[in-house]
Amino acid sequence: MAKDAASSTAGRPRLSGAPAGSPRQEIIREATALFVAKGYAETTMSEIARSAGLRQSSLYYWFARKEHILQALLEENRGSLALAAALEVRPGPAGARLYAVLHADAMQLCSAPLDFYEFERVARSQPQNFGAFFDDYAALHRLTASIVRQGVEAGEFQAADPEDAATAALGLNEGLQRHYRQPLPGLRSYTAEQVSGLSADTTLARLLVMQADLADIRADAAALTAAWNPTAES
Amino acid sequence: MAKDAASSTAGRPRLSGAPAGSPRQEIIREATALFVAKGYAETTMSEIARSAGLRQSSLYYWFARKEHILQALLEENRGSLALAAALEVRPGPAGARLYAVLHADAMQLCSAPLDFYEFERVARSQPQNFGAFFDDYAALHRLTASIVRQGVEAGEFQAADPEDAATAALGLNEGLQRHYRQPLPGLRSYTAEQVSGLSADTTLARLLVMQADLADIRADAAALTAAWNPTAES
DNA sequence: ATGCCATTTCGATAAGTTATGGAAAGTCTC
DNA sequence: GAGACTTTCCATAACTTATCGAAATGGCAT
Repeated sequence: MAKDAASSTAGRPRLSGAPAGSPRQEIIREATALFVAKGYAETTMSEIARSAGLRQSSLYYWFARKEHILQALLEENRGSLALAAALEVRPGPAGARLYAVLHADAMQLCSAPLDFYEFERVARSQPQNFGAFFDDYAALHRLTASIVRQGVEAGEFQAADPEDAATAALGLNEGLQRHYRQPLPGLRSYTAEQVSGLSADTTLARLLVMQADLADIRADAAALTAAWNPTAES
Repeated sequence: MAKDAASSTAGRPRLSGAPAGSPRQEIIREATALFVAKGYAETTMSEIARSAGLRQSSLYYWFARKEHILQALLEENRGSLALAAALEVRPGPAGARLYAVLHADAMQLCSAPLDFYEFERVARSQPQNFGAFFDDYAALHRLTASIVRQGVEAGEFQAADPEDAATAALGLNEGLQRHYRQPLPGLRSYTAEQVSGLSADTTLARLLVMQADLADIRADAAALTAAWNPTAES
């Protein structure tokens, strides 16, 4: 039951050559590529097996269900939550901190291997395995609302319900990541950076008392993110 | 090849009683109920057949593919586009017109039998059958952007790129309908009316030069919608 | 009446999906 | 070498969408 040896030589050999590295990581790598290309539901276990160099049924030795591959994939992607936690308690204007959090979250949604809604769909069907997904989302929402509240209380933001504002801000991120991932025919298509900027700009423009501050806030947010990023693990 | 008789008596009789009305409509009705309850992907043709009172394979006489049921379902739901077309050319302040369009679109997304993203997913896999879906979306986007442009040119809205603003506004609608449909654990849950208000409020708050006008705009938008609604077919 | 045709349904079945169980084929330890 | 452990394979169950041809009815022309 070890199941994570780097390149163990034990066990029945594969018909098609030995695995390059850790079979588990290899499977996740190949599955991710396929998910990105075709989406989760449209990718079959047979295809993943073929890409990873083993038989379909052998996959079930490493992942008892297809959802478990997605789960493993999700656990490698936790970024914007840590930034939000760091910025929520940081002193200084709320505007730049909120902008940084929203922008980072949107960037992460865009660059994640899977559509947010595909994650959510699977998470909802496997609540016992994906509790962390919902916990993370609730935490991000709480931190976002907290920053909004700080801004309102400081008079920096207009009067607004912090929870509603956070819901709208995150909902906008989610709605717009879709437009980045799957541009609708007939509409302008966006880069991840453009989508993230549009989303954060829109939310801040709605909240700020002094609209003219937006340009400065963008720069400050970039500085905050940059200052935090290099020491991502500490 | 008629295939839409009200309650035709021809053909081999069913094992379980005769159909109540038009078989096609009956199938759509039962399928809709199942889609609402379980989602499109999780509903099988066998279940639809059982609900509609015929065998699984008989379904394929009325709908050659599962997607065609969804397509038929979609064609019965076209509301907010007509309102947008009517309001785009109407004189008067842009704020109330934009609010009315966004609110009506959000309400429609919330009350539609299926999640917007499920529609989109299927539409993307069957572009030849769902061209109307993308056409409608592009039209709604164009009309929304046009109203925004009118507001900007009249000095009623802040300077903003109309296309970006429309993308953000519709993206927010889509992101928030999800929160109505599938409330995330740990977060406040919303009614359709609350979600629609939150979305339209947010977009207008971001665009308006005079924030204080928002309350009046809400009332004016409701009046516009009410004035237009009773004559929905003319 | 009788025969023929269009309409609608059914049963059988193909091809593909996720998932399970047991046998097989190696390495590792003693 | 014997036995245990690990990993892979094959066979197959149960379920999915979709196709095909046969069967069962009503209506229409003769």
